[in-house]
Amino acid sequence: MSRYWLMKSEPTVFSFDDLRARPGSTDHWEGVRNYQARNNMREMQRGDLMLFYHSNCELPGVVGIAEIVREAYPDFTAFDPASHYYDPKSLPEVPRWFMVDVKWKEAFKRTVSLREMREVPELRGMLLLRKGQRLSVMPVTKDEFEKIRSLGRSSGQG
DNA sequence: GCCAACGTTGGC
DNA sequence: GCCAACGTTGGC
Repeated sequence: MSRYWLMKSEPTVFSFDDLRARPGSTDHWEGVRNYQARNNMREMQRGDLMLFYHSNCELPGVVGIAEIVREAYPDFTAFDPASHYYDPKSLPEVPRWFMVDVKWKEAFKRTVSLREMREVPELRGMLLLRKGQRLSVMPVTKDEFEKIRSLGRSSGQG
């Protein structure tokens, strides 16, 4: 039984198009430095699907779908002093942070914006929409996933 | 750029 | 364990 997720990325740092352009349209999801987000990543299984969300940009929202193709393994950027994501408290013998590999799967016809999601009755319960919520990796229900995918596939409002 | 909301850190 | 100070997230 596969599960569904939402993962945020700032498009100026790593966009959905960037993922598509990677070899095999696959890349590792580095830099998660929040325990709850990390714990969510550790629950991911191969074949799970995720909504790719662009944050901190002109039109925050979901732009497409990717697939989890490798389950959680140590985030090696935490070991690298030259990395922006370096964390001296994460040791190779006792890694603190983890990453998964994701593969580009489907681009939406249009961005399903945060603003639009707030107006969709079926999405009222979404974790993403909770006040003050800022997790970068979170679960979504199958129904929420399907609803957002169908909005993204439609050519309706933006 | 502003700032609310949240998580982390560290003194006590 | 408390909690003030600080840093980060991310919408606007």
